[in-house]
Amino acid sequence: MGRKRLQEPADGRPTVHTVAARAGVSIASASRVLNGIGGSPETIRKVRAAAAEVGYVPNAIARSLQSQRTGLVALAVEDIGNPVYVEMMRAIEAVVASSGRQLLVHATGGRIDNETALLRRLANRYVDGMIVSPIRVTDDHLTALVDSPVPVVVVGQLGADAAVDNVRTDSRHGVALAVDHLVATGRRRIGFVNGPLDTVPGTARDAGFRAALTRHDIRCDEDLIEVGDFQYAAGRTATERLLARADPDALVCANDLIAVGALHALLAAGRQVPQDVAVVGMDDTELARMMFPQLSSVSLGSTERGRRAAELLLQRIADPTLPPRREQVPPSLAIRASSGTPLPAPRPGGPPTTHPTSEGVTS
Amino acid sequence: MGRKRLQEPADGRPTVHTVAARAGVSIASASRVLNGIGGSPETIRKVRAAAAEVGYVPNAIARSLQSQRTGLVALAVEDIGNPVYVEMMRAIEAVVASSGRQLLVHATGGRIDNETALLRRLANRYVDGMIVSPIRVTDDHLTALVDSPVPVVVVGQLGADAAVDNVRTDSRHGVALAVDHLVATGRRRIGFVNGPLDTVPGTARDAGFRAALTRHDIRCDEDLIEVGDFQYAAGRTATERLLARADPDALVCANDLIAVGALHALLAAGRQVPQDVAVVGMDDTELARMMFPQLSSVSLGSTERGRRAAELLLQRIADPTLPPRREQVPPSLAIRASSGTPLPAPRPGGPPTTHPTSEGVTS
DNA sequence: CCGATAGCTGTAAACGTTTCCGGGAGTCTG
DNA sequence: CAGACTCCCGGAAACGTTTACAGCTATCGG
Repeated sequence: MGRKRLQEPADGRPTVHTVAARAGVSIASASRVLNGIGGSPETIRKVRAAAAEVGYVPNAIARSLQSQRTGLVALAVEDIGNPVYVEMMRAIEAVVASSGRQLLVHATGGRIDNETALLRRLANRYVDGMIVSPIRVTDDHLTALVDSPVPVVVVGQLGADAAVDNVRTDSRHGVALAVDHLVATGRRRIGFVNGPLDTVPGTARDAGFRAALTRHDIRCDEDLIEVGDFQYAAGRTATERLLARADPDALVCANDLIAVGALHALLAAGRQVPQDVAVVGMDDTELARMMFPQLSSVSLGSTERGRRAAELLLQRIADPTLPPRREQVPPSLAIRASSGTPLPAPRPGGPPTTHPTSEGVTS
Repeated sequence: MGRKRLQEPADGRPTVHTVAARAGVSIASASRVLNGIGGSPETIRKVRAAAAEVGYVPNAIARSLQSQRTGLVALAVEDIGNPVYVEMMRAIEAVVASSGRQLLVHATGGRIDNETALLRRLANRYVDGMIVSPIRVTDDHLTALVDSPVPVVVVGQLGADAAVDNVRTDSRHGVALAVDHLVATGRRRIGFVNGPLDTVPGTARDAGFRAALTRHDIRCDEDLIEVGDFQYAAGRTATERLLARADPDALVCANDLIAVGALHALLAAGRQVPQDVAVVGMDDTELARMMFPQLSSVSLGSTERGRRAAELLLQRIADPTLPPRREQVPPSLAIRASSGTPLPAPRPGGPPTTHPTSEGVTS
């Protein structure tokens, strides 16, 4: 009889059937050999040869359907251009890789439909689990997170009652650290360049800023508060608007990208940093150390949060019955040249200098 | 009689069987209703109700096995902390999203085994196609790319004979643009801070630099050439080493991260930029505009390359029989404050100013 | 009133893999 | 030499979906 090509898929790609037929064994034997379990030397030889001849490569989708796992983990963040997420991603990747899985990243661009769409898509078994760091959280969103078919860990603030693993920091406290430091170094006209107020971090930081001023008996001047989005360009233009109507001696910025924009606007306007205006950023990313002068910045422990989130996720994948857990990473302040305290320059890669606040918000 | 739970998977998650049983219809009808094709009003009502009650969510893996597609596309790059890849990713994402697919990103960290492992894993049907931008290319790598089960587009230089869709630029020409510009503005002691020479871009840029100097009858002083990797920190330390033994009046840097490191090292060493030393980066990322002074930079068209790569990929997914294609995007030079030519400041987001070279390498 | 047609429905076969299970052959032990 | 044990093999069932096909009912036209 002629060649048997009955098992050959239309697509032309060899399957385990192809290999088995060519080697003259059953698909069970072929599969076993290809997975390195069992098989007589002769069978192994034949199957290996057949597989090599036809260029067999296993179909991971079919394998996953059978094994109920993909070996992939996803991270969904709003903006991958923000170095804070890059740092978080690096930490997560390290943990995830140690479990033999691979990390995939998806940038949602902050479009909330995009994020829920991703959840509904990826989470439906394309990945073994996912870490999500949403900046806006709707109820719809929340339910999508809670009854995701696949384990989910959220990085960021979340309603107290949400039954999802959650790693957070206290960014209100973080802003307080910045304000305390600036007040302690003699600044009084402290401005604030924030991100959108309809985001979770935006509202938290706004509240933190106002609370901190109040605690120092400083009146909150609305002219000193400006809002953009969490990007460099917005930080720059927002600062330009602020400078056009007010004269701050310090600026707190809701993240490092904004702080870089502010720095740029200040220098372009002829203000000296830190002599005329001190600047403190937030997230303490590599970007803060890349600036000249180097930026003081409030660390929200993104590396640590990423690491913990990944660990939580792996634990939950291993045992989905665990109760929801919540972890909190305390913020700390790294003081550098941009806020003018004449400290001996800290080692570039070293641990940030922390600065305790009087308010016991957290930790 | 009692409840029928035979079809219920051990995992407890409802399948289409569960829904069908509960609605009292066949799985075919259930599937049809859930996909919105056909079904009597009564059936539709029952199935919808049953699905809602049990919280049915389809298993995407099983669906993909059947449909032979996942609706996912992957991008693999070396270092996602490099803004050039972020810009490329944004361009790709825009195109990919327009085809109703989602983009996933994987950072290989430059470990070549990691990249081939990814290929062998993801490419085995987890994604409908992938875009890879490798900085090191081995033969092993190449064969993995060529006979990937899934369409692959490579961004970057590749052997001339490789049968893979390929979008490239001419970074030798790009370096030439930088050198020409610096020479034209009176610089003669031009230094070069490069990435590793065992990478494709590293060698290309090295060759381009030497060729450009030769063309201008400038002797190539090895003391003015320094190598690190493609990161900020390495750029800074490499520049420090260079400054310790030589006295350049200009620096060409192999990418913007290195250029920022160089800028920092120069300022820390008390050199004025651009008065004492002119600096030109490469990739023309947002980072270049974020610096103060703003960095001149050679654009290698990363956005354009990303867009084209995505288009090639989509075309190939639609028709896998297409012959391998190759596209080339010409470099151009954006002149800003760091190289000292007193130009009227170009609009921040506007098109970069191009500077033609006499050498007809490309375009 | 009858045949054709349209619309639903259910059965079953795919998609490509892993794995349970039973059978057969060979080896060792008592 | 019989029985137990080990090893290898192949058939078949799973994983959860979509879909080709055929059968059924109801409607419509003549």
